[in-house]
Amino acid sequence: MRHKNVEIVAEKCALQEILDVIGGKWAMSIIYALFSGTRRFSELERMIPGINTRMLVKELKNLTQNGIVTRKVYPTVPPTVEYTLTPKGRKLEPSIAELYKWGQEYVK
Amino acid sequence: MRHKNVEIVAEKCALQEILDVIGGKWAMSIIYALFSGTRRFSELERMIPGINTRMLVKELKNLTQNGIVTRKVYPTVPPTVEYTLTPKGRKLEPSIAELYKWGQEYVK
DNA sequence: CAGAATCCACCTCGATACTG
DNA sequence: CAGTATCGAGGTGGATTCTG
Repeated sequence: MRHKNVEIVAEKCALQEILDVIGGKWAMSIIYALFSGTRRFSELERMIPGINTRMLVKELKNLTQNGIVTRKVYPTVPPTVEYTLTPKGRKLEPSIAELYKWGQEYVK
Repeated sequence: MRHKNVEIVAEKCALQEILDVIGGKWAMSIIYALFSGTRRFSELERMIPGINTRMLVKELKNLTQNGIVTRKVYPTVPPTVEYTLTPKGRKLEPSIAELYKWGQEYVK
């Protein structure tokens, strides 16, 4: 099973972005929550116990900049903002669902 | 596509361990490298450009403690140490392979 | 060869208070 | 409702040097 020639793995650009997207403490929770459909800011806040406003804002901004979610603002009073996964974001579903399964199988 | 009832997602224990395992800057590279089979410390160091000794040691220790890799020491001079994925570690293969594919598809 | 030991510059995250 | 602003503690990762 050992190879004599050691191939170089992990070209950094791809890895960098993957960790940018799912490496944050709350990122996977948010993406996971959005798998079930479009959500408002306050809905996400309630779906993810333990997160606080600052973290949710920050992570959503990051995910938006990375093209994972879109942010739609309705000019109502009080304001309404909805977050939805982009196609790029939805393509994360299989991997993240698998990771969740893994985590549940091996939780101590 | 909107649900009236907001389900709670992301029970924290599972997520916590997933991020513990793959959230580190070099963790995925190491696991990915070990998909191809057992590797020595120095092999891993060469397979993963940009990593340094301290980080490789630290991450391997973490992965060992999390039951992802096993560490086998041969009492030779100079020392030989081999790292291998456990069954638990190998079960990460589908998710991580998917993530890699995703990263390569969406790299800017 | 396979680490251990230091030192340090960030950076991340949490809590809290405030606003259009 | 959906954020912004501020503060501080702790953690993370990088460079480098040393050792059995």
